[in-house]
Amino acid sequence: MEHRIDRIKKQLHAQSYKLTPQREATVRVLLEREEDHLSAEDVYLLVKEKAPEIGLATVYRTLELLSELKIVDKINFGDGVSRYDLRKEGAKHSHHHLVCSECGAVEEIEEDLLEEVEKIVQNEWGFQVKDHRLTFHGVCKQCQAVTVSASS
Amino acid sequence: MEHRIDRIKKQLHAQSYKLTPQREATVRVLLEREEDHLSAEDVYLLVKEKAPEIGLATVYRTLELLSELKIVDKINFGDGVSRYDLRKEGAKHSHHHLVCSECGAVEEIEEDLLEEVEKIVQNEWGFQVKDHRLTFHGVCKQCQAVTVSASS
DNA sequence: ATTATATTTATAATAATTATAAGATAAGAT
DNA sequence: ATCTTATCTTATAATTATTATAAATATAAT
Repeated sequence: MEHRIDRIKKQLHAQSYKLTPQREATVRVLLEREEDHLSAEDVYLLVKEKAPEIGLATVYRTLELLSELKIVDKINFGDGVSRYDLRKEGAKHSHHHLVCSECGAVEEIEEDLLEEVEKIVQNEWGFQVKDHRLTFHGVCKQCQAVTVSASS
Repeated sequence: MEHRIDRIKKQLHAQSYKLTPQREATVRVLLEREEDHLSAEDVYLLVKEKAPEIGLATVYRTLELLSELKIVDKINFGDGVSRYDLRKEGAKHSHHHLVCSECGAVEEIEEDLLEEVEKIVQNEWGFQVKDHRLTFHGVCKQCQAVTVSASS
């Protein structure tokens, strides 16, 4: 974890941003909850446990900054809130998501499944792809199992 | 156009919803501006031209309803606003979008490019896909041309 | 240590969306 | 055609998410 904090510190410095304690606390929360998809409010509450004096606006600004630097992706699942998703080190693209409409769980797919599709978009539409957002909505494995056993 | 209004009327009635003049006016706006990706506010302003007494909350409620009935897709390009996108008649999936980060233009891809990817998700992740959201961010044909000529 | 710049805090403002209650209306039943 | 009733709309207010502002503070390089 210290390693990744250090890398992020360098990324900030490269653009002459500072790694303040507030920013560091925010990044630590994101690293600890890497699997989750926290809203700004969620992050704020968790950061407060480490640094109680932090303000919500600071969290927003920090997340915005991390988002500009492509350290996190700002994503949106259609509930009215933005969520923030840490990228894997060196990942070029936002990863894919599976949202279960039964239980609300969100799974991640790290693997890039869009390489072929992107080629088509580049060649047939002449659109130069820089990044993508892909979310599937449906029923997760667990909920399928529940439905089957409930109906039998 | 009358044909599609009629079909939508039937879809509403099937769930015992009424086609009020306000709802009809809203649907007409969506049909007329099928290529666009209007926000609730945009729709409101356009509907007001036909039905000046309509309230913004009614437009929101109507769009929400159309969204439940899968007549429109509520989409989100990461600016703080929800946008509403009419589905083609009988389309099973939300269509794909190309968002240009230079000029902000949004193109649509009607063709479903995700069939293969969905099979992989079903088989390898055991996730039963019902719908998807796919957006590419990048540079559109026009803006690529501009950049090239500007730099030469 | 000093300094210039970036940053945070606290507060207020804005923007998007949703809730509420009272009156109005669509559409099937009479 | 009128009646009836559940569905809708209006007008207004409330909520929620997010961003702006200005004064005070802290960072990191010299």
